[in-house]
Amino acid sequence: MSKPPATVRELIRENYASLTQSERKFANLLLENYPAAGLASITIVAGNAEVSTPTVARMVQKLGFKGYPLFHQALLKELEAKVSGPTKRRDNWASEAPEGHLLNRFAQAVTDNLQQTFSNIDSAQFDAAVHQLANTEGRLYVVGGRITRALADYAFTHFQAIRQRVTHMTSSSATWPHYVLDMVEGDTLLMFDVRRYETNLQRLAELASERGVKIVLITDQWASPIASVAEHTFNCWVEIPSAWDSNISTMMLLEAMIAATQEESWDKTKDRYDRLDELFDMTRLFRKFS
Amino acid sequence: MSKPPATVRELIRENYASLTQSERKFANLLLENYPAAGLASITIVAGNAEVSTPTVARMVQKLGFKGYPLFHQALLKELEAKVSGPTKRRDNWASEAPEGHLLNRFAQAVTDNLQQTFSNIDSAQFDAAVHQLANTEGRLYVVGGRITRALADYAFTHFQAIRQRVTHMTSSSATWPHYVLDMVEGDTLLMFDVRRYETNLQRLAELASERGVKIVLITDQWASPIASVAEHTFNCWVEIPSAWDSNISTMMLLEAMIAATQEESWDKTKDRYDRLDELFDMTRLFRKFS
DNA sequence: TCCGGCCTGAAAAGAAAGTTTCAGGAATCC
DNA sequence: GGATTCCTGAAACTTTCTTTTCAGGCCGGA
Repeated sequence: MSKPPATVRELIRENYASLTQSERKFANLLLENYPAAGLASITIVAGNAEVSTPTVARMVQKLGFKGYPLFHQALLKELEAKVSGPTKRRDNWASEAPEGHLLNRFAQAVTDNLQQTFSNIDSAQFDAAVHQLANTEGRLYVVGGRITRALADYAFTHFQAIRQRVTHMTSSSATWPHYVLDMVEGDTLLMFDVRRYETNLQRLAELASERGVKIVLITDQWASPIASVAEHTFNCWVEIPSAWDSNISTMMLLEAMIAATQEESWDKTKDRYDRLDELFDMTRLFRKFS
Repeated sequence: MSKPPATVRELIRENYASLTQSERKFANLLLENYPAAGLASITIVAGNAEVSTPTVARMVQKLGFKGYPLFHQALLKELEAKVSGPTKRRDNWASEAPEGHLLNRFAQAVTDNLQQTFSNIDSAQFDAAVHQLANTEGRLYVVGGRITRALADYAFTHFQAIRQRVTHMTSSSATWPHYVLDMVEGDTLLMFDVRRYETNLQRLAELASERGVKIVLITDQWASPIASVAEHTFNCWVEIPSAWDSNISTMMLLEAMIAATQEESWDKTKDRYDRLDELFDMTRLFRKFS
């Protein structure tokens, strides 16, 4: 035997001689418009080729399929394979680590998460959110939950470097009302909320929203309830082999936003950045490396 | 409104908030395995997601399709378009974002960084460092620099959950002498230091080292000078298209360490974790999701 | 021209697929 | 803690698809 797994296309060529006239009519149409012309129901497909359904059914059996549904599935599989095909890189990352080593399992999970997260970002929405974050007319507030507090902190540190009027709302929710008091329309609130979603964050979001503050929400794949009042919501995939959730993709999204914000307003930013550098140098707390 | 022709993926994202729990179960499966998970019959598709057919039918209608068959066709069209489309797009990632969009450049850089970082981890050293971090005989101190403070904070939050005797040394270096005073042999110091390396972090490392404290250092690819006194050093690749350095791979390494630490002492950890959960529940500040 | 074999598609029968209804049950709200 | 709302899937029902049957018709050969 020569060909264990044949494509439908090959099957048709092989059996073309044994096909009748109207069967060929369909076969030709399929080959010309492959595989789209074979993906609908047998009725429709037959209609398009202007033959009857029994004709198609018979032909499909000649090709070796037990029924039209199986033929249909075969076409689908081919199509799928084409799409996911060469992209399916499973490079073994942590090179020398043993197969089942946590490092490798972890690498796999993280890669998947990043990929998922990336493919679920709507770039238009991303751009819009960045535009909002770059708007220095209003003040930018940053806040996170129990775990994401660290991310909020990270965001604050960077945003503070590239724009003015940034406030980090501390994790102690007792102080939040003071901040809310000062919020006005045109301000922006960057929130982090991953499961287990925190009710006081939600209340904060509602209050801010009522005051006309635009909320940019970074949450997990299951979406915090805050999404309902947020202007822009982004979902990050967070599952890893552990009892808690990963924030790598969250961090990635955040960094992407910071980078984009900086790019959007680089003319203004650059100067600010340079001056900041000088200041840090002057304090002699930091040593330049290269 | 803004988007006349949406992909199914976008539709799901837009309507995610209005989906019920089991509808989301299916939605998630579809997003994770897109679009293959939506190409079979409603019965099969529902079975795979372990929900009932009505659930899928309802969801599909929420997305705006008049019936499952239409939804099915929409997915097919997308798949076809992808295959025949403009010269097979670059590695799926930020799927619909334009070629030169920052998101795509960013994704590329991050992937490279992670790959580099991973392949440069010596798994034996990793295991050794983890063992050190899991050692509850001594105290675990965590400290970071100007930017990495957030990472140190993140590390602290997690380590605190899985072991006792953890201290976060605040970023104000004025307070560090007090901590050093209490350090004894057998203690561990987890440090983050990326460029531009900070001299007071280095001095801290030296002092701690003299007192017999084992230092686990997480630094960048150029290595902080602290490496010379550290017991275990790990390098993370940090370059991205921006004026500053990325900490995604740093975060990744950190999370891997936390996960490994937890795994190493899961019997002790588990109980602590559960009790912590209960406590958070009791404060009523958090709401459980599923 | 007539005969016999073979295609072909209309239509019925059969099999899935998809939709709707509805009651039990979980979650939530007061 | 009880009432209420909303979610969920079993099951009946409807629609659509697929297969099979079968009669009409085309074609080549005598």
